[in-house]
Amino acid sequence: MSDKISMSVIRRLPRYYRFLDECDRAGIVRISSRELAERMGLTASQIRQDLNCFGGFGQQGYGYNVPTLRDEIGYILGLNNRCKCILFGAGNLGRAIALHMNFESKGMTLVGIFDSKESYAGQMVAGMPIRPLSGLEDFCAAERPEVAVLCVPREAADELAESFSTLGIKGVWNFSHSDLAVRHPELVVENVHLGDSLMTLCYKINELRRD
Amino acid sequence: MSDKISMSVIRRLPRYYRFLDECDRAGIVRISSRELAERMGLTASQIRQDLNCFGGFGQQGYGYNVPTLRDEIGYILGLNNRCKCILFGAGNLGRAIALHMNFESKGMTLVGIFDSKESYAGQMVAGMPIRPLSGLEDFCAAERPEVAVLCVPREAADELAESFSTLGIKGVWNFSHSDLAVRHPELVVENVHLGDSLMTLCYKINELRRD
DNA sequence: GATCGTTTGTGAAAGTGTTGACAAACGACG
DNA sequence: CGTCGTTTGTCAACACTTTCACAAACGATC
Repeated sequence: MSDKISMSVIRRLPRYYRFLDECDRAGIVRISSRELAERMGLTASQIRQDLNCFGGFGQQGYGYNVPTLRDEIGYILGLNNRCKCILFGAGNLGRAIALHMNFESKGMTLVGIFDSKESYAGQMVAGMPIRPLSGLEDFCAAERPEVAVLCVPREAADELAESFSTLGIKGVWNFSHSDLAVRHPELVVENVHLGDSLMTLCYKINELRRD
Repeated sequence: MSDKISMSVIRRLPRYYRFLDECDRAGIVRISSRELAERMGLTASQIRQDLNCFGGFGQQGYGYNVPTLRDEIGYILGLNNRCKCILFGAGNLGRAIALHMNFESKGMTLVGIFDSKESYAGQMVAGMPIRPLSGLEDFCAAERPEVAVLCVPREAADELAESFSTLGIKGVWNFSHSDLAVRHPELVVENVHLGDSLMTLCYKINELRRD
């Protein structure tokens, strides 16, 4: 097992986790790779190959135990560990993420919200006050968050990123248009480029029209 | 050229587009694959390979003309065509998307916002009234939107998707936890699974700790 | 407790995607 | 007008991912 797991496999794990959790809530205790593949629109082979990167969770002639497998995948993803995040940018998107996203169920805990706009300071979002950037250093020294959620414009993102190594921030959930990973190879960056995603959809739709 | 372009290539196009646009705004008129590669953290070879899927936009010994290349990529993506979208779900996320996202610059036009919650009806978001689902059929018959943006819970997403073929909706920008593409192979689906993305980040951070 | 059908784990084959290498094309310069 | 340095377009090599195929393991049934 664990040589070096490829990102393609890792990126499928959350989806497996979701499907298995759904099965569990539907009362299904046992599932075969074939049936899971059918439900998920994958091949059974791929599922077995993926799971075997981490060891044999199944049983021949039987299949996989749904809650056990889900928990194993959750453990692999590290959902049991708690990882503290702070969110930058309390605009529309930032607030929506703070309110909408269930950080706890994804191995994270949102501990603070920051915005450069002075007039936001003190407003409550998701049970937390929006803090001014002036308090950032002290806050990080006390709370020691490891992840930053960036819901700010590109320029602000680039500026903030410069201070991350000093603040002890190692990972970024990046909603900004900045491609942080290029200039900060030391950071773990997960990009959510909504604009890129929408342009991709635009291509797909136009492709449909062409045929 | 145009045999069948792979998704890996298409998914890189929006990023090329962004970088080239940035270069253009910085007044750069000419760029080599080597320099672009350096800026983007890719190999020059990959960039040339990608661009040549669509024909030779460069000139040997010179490089690529920045605004021309950007416009060509924009054209390939179909950003010049206008594609009408309607958004479902005027909760935190839906409103943030409606307000935050520049649909126009991504080849799309947001023409309507719908929510099942009666109390939302009539509220204005992004210069548009939130409409009740009762008016959906008539609205689609008149406006003929092709894309649905789904910012609703899974159950609502599944239910709505059933009516899409009747309503003439061909594509979905899917923020819901539902994996629509499995049950609706006729739909063009672009998923934005924020939860999956956050779990992936969780894995990466924990991987960092392990080393 | 032997047989049958099922299903995993796995090694090898097929298929994709990425990188390397170089000839041909071009601009600049003398 | 020829030479030099640069940079594309492209083909082949390499790396990675997915699928196929089958032996070994297990539960169920008689």
